[in-house]
Amino acid sequence: MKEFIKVMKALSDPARVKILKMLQHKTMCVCEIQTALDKAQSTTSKHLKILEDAGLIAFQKDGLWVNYKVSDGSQSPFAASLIGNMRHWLNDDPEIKKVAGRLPGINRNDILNKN
Amino acid sequence: MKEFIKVMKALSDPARVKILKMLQHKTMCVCEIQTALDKAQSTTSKHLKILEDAGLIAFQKDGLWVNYKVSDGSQSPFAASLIGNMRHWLNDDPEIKKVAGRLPGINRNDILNKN
DNA sequence: CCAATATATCGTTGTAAAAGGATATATAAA
DNA sequence: TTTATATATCCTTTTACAACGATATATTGG
Repeated sequence: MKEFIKVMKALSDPARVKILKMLQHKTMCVCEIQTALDKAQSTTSKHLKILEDAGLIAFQKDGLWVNYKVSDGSQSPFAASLIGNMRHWLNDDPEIKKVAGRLPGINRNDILNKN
Repeated sequence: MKEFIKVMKALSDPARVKILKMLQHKTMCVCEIQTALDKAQSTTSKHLKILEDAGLIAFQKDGLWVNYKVSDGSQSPFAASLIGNMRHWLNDDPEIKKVAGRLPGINRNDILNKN
């Protein structure tokens, strides 16, 4: 039950739903996700932890960067099923389209150069 | 997005998950659900409203009683999909088995006679 | 070692959500 | 019309969660 609740709670917040949908387009580092969401870095990091804890996403460290991607679903059958559904769900949602539209213009090097 | 979040939030609480699973066994009135959950009547009623609002359950009035049942899913494709998954999810969960085990011994007339 | 930088964690604040008691509503029976 | 009863709503309290700034951690480059 606890595992199931964790997955549902993880997908009960619009920011986290957006993160999962974005990662289904491409692997992203924290600063890219933060830029796309337009939230504070600490907020972004916490959302990522909640999604990872639920078995919905995974990460791989690469030097200073932490690259997040969609999980393979092996940690939780509930997560696996929801991940599958999310691929076709909400593709026409205005909020999702808005954030997805930003993706092509976002990459870690541009974010670097701007500061 | 809002509709999706509503469904996820509705299934983010153990009591509500139990309610949906119970209703997949049989139609129940509020007092039966309340007895099975061992929660206050007002609490039970509020949970039912949240589930109904998400399109996961529906009700039918019959005199003083209000009979709740699983929704046909027509209000929300997200709800429809989750309802389908819930039929095979959590059947082996201890909390679900405990509450499901009580079902045969619960009916509105016994609840009446006990008071 | 020191400086810079990407990310994680901590502490705080405001808001939402869960709980139950008390009350309101609606229907049935007398 | 009065009484009883099943359910919904209101009110209040406690707990959980989202947000952000500040700080800590870890890695890279000088």
